[in-house]
Amino acid sequence: MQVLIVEDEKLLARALKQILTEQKYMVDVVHDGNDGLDYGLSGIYDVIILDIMLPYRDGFQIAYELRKNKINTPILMLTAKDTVPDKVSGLNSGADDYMTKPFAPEELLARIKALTRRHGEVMLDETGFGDFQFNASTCELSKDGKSVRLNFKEAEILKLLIANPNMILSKEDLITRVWGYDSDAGSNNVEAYISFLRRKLHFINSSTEIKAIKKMGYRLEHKND
Amino acid sequence: MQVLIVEDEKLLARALKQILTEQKYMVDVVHDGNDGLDYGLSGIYDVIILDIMLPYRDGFQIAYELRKNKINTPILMLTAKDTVPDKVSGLNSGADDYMTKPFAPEELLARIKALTRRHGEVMLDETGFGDFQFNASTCELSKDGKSVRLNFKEAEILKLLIANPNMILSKEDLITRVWGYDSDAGSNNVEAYISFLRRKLHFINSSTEIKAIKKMGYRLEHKND
DNA sequence: AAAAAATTTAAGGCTTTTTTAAGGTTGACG
DNA sequence: CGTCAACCTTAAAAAAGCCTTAAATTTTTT
Repeated sequence: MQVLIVEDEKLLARALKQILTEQKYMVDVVHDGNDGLDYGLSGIYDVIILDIMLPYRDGFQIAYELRKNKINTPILMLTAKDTVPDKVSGLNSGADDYMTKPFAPEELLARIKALTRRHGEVMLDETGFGDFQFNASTCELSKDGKSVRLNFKEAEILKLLIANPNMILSKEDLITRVWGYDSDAGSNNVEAYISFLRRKLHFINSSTEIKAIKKMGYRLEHKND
Repeated sequence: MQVLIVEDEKLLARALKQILTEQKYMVDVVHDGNDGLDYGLSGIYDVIILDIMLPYRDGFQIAYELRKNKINTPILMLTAKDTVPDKVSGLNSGADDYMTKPFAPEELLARIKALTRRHGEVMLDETGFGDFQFNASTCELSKDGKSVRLNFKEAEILKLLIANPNMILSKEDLITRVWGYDSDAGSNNVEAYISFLRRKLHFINSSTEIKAIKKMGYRLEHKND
C-alpha cells in the first residue's frame, strides 16, 4: 500500500512518514508542487496526502491536474485550520477528503483507511483467480485445508499478480510497487521472492503457477495453459 | 522504447546511459548539438534527454528546430541548478519537462515514465491488420484458439509491421528500431527473425504473410494480394 | 539480549533468446 | 539456360535472463 506525501514543512512531513511507515505503508515524500504532481502522475499510489500551501503549485492545482490526467488516486487534503473547509470540499478540487492541521495520528490513519477501503484494496480477502484462497488481511494462502502464511513482501507480490490477471507485471513494476520508488532492490530480489511464492503455492498443491516471460515479467497462469 | 541522450559531459552521459539501459530502454548517446539535432530529427525516439549547454547548438535551439520540423518526441531538459527554471518551462522552448542537475536516478526514471506514458505507447493490444490477433501487452499471437508466444524481438518486429500497414520496412529500419542505432546486427539477423515470425504465423494458420520485397524490405500482406 | 522471522546477497546451474554461420532457394537478367 | 545477388532456413554456439538455494544480514519479536 503506497502513500505519497506532498508537504513542504519538512518536520511535519517527516512525522507523517513515520506514522505511516509504522503501519507498514510504503511512503514517498516530496516537498513541492512540481514534484508532487510528477509523482502523483505516476499513478502508483493508493493515497496522496496533499498540503494546500506549496511552492510552485498549490494543492488544488495538483488535484485538478491529476484528475484531468485520469489519475483517480484518492486525495486527502491537508488544510491549515483557518482555511475555509468549503473551499476544499465544495469546489470540485478533486479531493476526496480533507483534514485540518493539527490532527491526531489516529485521525489520519482512520481517514486513510476509509479512503483506501473503497478505492485501493478492491481485492479484499478471498480472491477469485487461481485455485487457492488468499486472505489478504491475514496473509494466509490456502487450498483444501492446507495453508501457509505469506510474509509481507510475498503477499504484496501475490496481491499484485491477482489484481492484474492476464497481465504481465514487469520486475521494475514489482520493485516500485512492492519495494518502493527509490529502493535499490535489484531484479534478483524479485526473483528470490517469486521463488518463495512458488514454493508455497506448490506446498498447498495449487495448480496455479507464476510464469516468467523473459524480458517482460511475470503472470499468473493455470497450469494447463 | 528508445531514448536519445544529448549531453557533452561524457561521464554524465555514460552514467545516464547505464541507468536507462538497466531499465531496458534502448539508448543512444551523442555529445554535441549538431548530432543531437540530426539524431532527434530521425523521429525514432520516445524521449530525448537534452542538456542545455552544448557545443555548436544549445538545447533550446535543438528543441525549437525539432518542433518546427514536426517532431513531437517528448523532451526532458537538463539544466544546471543555477539556470532559472522559468527560462525552461516558460519560454516555449518545446521542452515537456526539465530537471536540474544533479538529480537522483529515481527522479530521472519517474520523469521519463511520466513523459512516455501519455505520449509513446499509442498502439496497444489487439491489432487490426491481418487475420490474427496480437496482444502486445502479453506478446501473444493467436487465431481461432490456437496461439503462440512471441519473444521480445519477434514482438517488436511484428508491432512495427502492424503499425505500418502497406508500408515497406527496410532492414536498416528494423535494425535501428529493434536492435538500436548503434548495434552491430546485420541483415541476416533480421532475416532470421522474419523467418521465426513466419513459422509462428504459419503455426496458427494465419493467411497473413510477411512478404520480402527485394532490395527494399518487408511488408505485411494478405495471402491473395 | 537472544531467538525468530524477514529480507538481501551471492553463486552456480538451467533455460530461453539471440547471434552466427553455412548451405539452400528464388528470381531477375544477360 | 546459367549466373548472381538477395533472401531463406536451420542447426548449433554464444549470451542473456531466470531459478534456486544457502548463507549473511537486518528487523522484529519474545
